[in-house]
Amino acid sequence: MKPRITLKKIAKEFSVSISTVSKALKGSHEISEEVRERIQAYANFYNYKPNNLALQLRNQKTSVIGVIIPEIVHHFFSTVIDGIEQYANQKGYNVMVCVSNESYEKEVLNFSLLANGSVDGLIVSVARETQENKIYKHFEALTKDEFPLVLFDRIINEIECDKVVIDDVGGAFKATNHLMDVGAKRIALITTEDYVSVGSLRKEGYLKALTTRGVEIDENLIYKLNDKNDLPSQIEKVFDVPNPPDGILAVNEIYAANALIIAKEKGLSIPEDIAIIGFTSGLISAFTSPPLTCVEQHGFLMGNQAAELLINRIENSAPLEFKKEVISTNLKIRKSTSLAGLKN
Amino acid sequence: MKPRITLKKIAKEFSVSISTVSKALKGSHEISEEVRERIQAYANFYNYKPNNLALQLRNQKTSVIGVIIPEIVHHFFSTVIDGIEQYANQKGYNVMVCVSNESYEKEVLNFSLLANGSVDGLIVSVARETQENKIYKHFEALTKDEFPLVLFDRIINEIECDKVVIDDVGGAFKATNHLMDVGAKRIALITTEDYVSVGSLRKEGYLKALTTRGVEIDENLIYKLNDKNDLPSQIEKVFDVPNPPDGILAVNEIYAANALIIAKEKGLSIPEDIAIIGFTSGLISAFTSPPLTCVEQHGFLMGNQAAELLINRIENSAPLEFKKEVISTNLKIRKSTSLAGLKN
DNA sequence: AAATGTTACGCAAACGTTTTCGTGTTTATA
DNA sequence: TATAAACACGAAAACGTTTGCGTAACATTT
Repeated sequence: MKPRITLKKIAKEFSVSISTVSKALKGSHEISEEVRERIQAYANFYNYKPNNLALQLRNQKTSVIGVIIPEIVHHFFSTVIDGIEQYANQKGYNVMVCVSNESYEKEVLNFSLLANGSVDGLIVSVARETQENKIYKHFEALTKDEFPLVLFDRIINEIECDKVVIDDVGGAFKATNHLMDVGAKRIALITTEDYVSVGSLRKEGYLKALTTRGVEIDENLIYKLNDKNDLPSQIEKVFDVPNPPDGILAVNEIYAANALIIAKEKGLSIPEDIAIIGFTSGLISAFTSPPLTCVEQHGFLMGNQAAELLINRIENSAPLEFKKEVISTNLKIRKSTSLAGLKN
Repeated sequence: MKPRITLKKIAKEFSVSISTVSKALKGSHEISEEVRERIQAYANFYNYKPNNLALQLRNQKTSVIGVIIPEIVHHFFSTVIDGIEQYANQKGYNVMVCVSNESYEKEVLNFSLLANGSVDGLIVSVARETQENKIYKHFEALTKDEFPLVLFDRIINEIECDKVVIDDVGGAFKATNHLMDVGAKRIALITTEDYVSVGSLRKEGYLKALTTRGVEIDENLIYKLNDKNDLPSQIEKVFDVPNPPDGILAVNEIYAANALIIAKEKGLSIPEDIAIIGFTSGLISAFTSPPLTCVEQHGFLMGNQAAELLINRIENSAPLEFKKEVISTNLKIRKSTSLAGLKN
């Protein structure tokens, strides 16, 4: 790559000082019209653009927001990024995305990479491994220095910073109620291990809905899946029991769609024999047969809010109170729970 | 945010020079053991980390790769990013992702933002609007200075740089042949406008397969969809004709899945009445009913290759020949084209 | 005692930019 | 004609880091 043109080189070319060139290019009236125009023409011809690194160093401001997410091949997270991008761009910021791959080590690495001058602030969704081992030193190092930080979706209660979450409890509550409304008596929950914060919150909503209506909790109806193993074989167990469920709430789209397919393979009709709802953010639910009712998560809005919180914090020198925004969910009702088709 | 600790501040604290501090922290033997250890302890206590911007400016190297894609909420593109990330990280690089949103203007903006010192090289998939208006000045400005650049998927032939593409022609060729193999006589192509490079390449493969087998081309079977309008109503036209097709090749997953659903609504059986194949990268195809046969695109591999080409170019001072890597596709055969179900 | 070597540090340049302040020259005013 | 104002530009610091070179003070060798 050819060396880029700099103020210094232009200055040498015209035998003037660097400051003269800088001022000339900014159209300063301190510089005579003749010199100004000659310098501008020259710079323009050689396509001069100020070096960003130098500017950022001088201004002590990068106008870049760092985002660290567990995965990028994930409809929900990419939707959130989209929301962040949109708000950030409009405010003159750019976005730098790094992936932790659910790994604690890589998360820490990304922290040290981004939080050392490269970005003005950080938006993070915590890696699974970090949630599991509960080591939060890298977060504490940031909050200690009041580094602008926003946590979203997978958050850590112990860390003091701005947060934005979806109403997981409420979403699961609504969904479970809806299943009962369409007649389901035995509702299975297909969820993740408890250390995944959203998983346990959704379980909470599920339990709350049941107890509110006086339905007794059956621990055997709660299935905790492990993403490292084969999903279908884990989900089959939901059906291969003496008294199988007539309703399913799955904490994500993949679980729900797999459950739907397996149920059909087992000869069950949906929603006649069993109604299914999944939390979602993707496109799968609309294309299954029947299409899946789902809890919509509004990732874009979440990204928007996270970016807004972060930029407010970056730009306000006076310390603000830490906010926790809760994004409410809504039920998108499709045929997998349609009332008309109920058997009982 | 509290001001970060710097070499200068540590130097003042110990009444030594900045260089002494720098050397002490690097464990240099030029510095006496006592001073070295005291400085290290102090720096460690205050969690000193060198400022990245300063390092990047000094070293004239950021170890960051910029990626500009048309959309991020898109399974294919996020898979490619994943592939880029994986290779780049392993080589000590980080990835900065920007989205052009299919807009020429935003693409140019991202260029000037990233290619001015912020990154060591750029991996780009061209925005639709840029492909449409064919204004490539921002690309030319880079290649003129031999700035490391890799184009992927949506490429520009006129621009001299490394490229990596899917074998779009071959994929469509295979898919069309497969449709004919399972007995389809009238195969419709659901594609995009011609200016989308992958769209026209896939069309080329489709045409080639037909002519190779001596099937006459029927232009009425080629449907060019516009993403800005309602998809279902555009796709319905495929079926609402006197002599509807018995096979469909769609250039992406969404088109294919919509076609499948609409076909079923029209009372057609799949694959008995009509066989369907889509190009894909996402998860939808596996969850439709019946599941869709598709042309797999290997986005991860594509990202890997793109990153490899770019990093080679960044690290080799001697100019290399421009390479064009072609990633071959393969057909994932599912029930939407199963041979057993053929009517004729 | 003189020459040489070693230790332990500081200086200053370099990366590229912006901006404040200073200054020499010209022009306008009294 | 002296003085003030206007003009056109340069010097230098600042952002934070690294590193080659210079050099005092002390130690070792002949």
